[in-house]
Amino acid sequence: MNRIKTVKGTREFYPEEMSLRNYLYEKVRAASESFGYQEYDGPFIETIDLYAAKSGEELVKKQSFTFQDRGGESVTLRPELTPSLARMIATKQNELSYPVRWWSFGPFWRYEQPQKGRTREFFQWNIDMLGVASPEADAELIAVAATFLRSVGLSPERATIFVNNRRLMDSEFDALEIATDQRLEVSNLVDRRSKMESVKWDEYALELGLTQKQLDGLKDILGNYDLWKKSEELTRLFAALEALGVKAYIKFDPNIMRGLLYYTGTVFEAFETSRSLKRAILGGGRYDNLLADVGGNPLSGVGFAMGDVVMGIVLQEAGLLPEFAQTPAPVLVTVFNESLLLKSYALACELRNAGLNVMVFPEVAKLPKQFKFADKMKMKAALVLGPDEDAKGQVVVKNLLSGEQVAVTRELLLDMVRGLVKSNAAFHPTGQQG
RNA sequence: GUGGCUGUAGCUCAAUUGGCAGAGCGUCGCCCUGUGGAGGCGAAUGUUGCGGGAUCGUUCCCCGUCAGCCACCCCA
Repeated sequence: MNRIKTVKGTREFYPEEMSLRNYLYEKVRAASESFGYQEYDGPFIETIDLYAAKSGEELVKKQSFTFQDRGGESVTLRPELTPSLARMIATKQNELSYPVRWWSFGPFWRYEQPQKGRTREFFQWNIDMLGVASPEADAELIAVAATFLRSVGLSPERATIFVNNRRLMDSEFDALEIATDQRLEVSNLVDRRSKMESVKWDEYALELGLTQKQLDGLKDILGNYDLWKKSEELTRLFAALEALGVKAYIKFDPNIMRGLLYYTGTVFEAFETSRSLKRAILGGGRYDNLLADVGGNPLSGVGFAMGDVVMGIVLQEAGLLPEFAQTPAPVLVTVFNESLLLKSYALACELRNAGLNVMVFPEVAKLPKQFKFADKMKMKAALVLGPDEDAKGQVVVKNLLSGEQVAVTRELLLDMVRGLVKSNAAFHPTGQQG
């Protein structure tokens, strides 16, 4: 078949996939709004300069979709939202009421090799609080994440949010006398630890210029799951998480560093427990300097992002995908013959005016074909307006699940159809199962 | 950007050392001129991803390319 191909890494949302996307959007909205966050959005296209400051070299130089527009300007499809958010805040910095609590769900693009859990086009939930720099504010964001996980059926047994603090790690690195210009490489080293064999990881560390003593010290730190007790921030954070009722989801992990350069304090990442996907389902942290970097006055923020691709795979593999209703409309008005075509259209109009979602078969066709169609579409009721009914001022209403049908007058029709649509609602659940 | 595997009907996949392109599911039609789901019968759909090469001859071998998957890199 000689179809024109889709652009590599882009996604087509057939109705079923669209249902999943909208389901995630609904759950994201519910979790965000339950904590009082407001929805916003930024431009889908930005200049590369916006990201150059702090987003990380890989993301800017290798993973951005950058091209020239017709005016010769270099533009970028947004690879993330936080820098846009920082600018938006900076623009209205003096007129906003703080703390600002904002969330967003929209498309992003990153030019990378598509593979499981990674496409070049994806949807991402972003949620941030700005203007309060406290462990309790960090805890709130983590609690929003946990609330979302719970709402899609991921219990604490199935998903964990791992938490660390960059300031704590920095002071530990200070104690080991790791040089400032080595910090970034050491961060990457820590990030990579779970993915490498320990012997090779050791070699790699020494190659980076760490002494054996520093390496041993580093390994002590990374294996110390009580390290958080040394950090007042983390101690307060975990207390707040307890009060927020989400402690069951949380684990301290000194190995969590995160790649983005702008994180300065608390950092966290959520993983599905089986780790069949080695990717974080969400991640974020506190950034103290980002606003100043885009030209605003210093203002601290905390937030996280969650991609739809990994989330969708996790839910699917856990058997937590809801059974999405495929029914475009619950009621079909059949068309009996040419001379009754417009009467069927008028009948459908009448029902729609009464607030029902109604489809008319768009042409004259044999009834079996029309019923078959209604069946495939999982519709609940089919209406027949044939010569007999027309003569008596009636309409036949058929219950497509039971097969029963009755002829009713126009006066009784509405209640009858409404009753069917409601009573059969349970056959096409939109809520979650299992 | 690097490496590995894969690419055959709408979908999932067969096809013997290189010798006529197949099945299941789905779709459509009929059985059934006022009634769907089950069943029976029948039909349609192929540039074997694309381009080149070797060969009497290729879905099969070789090269290139594109796409998907997997791993690396990075990250949501």
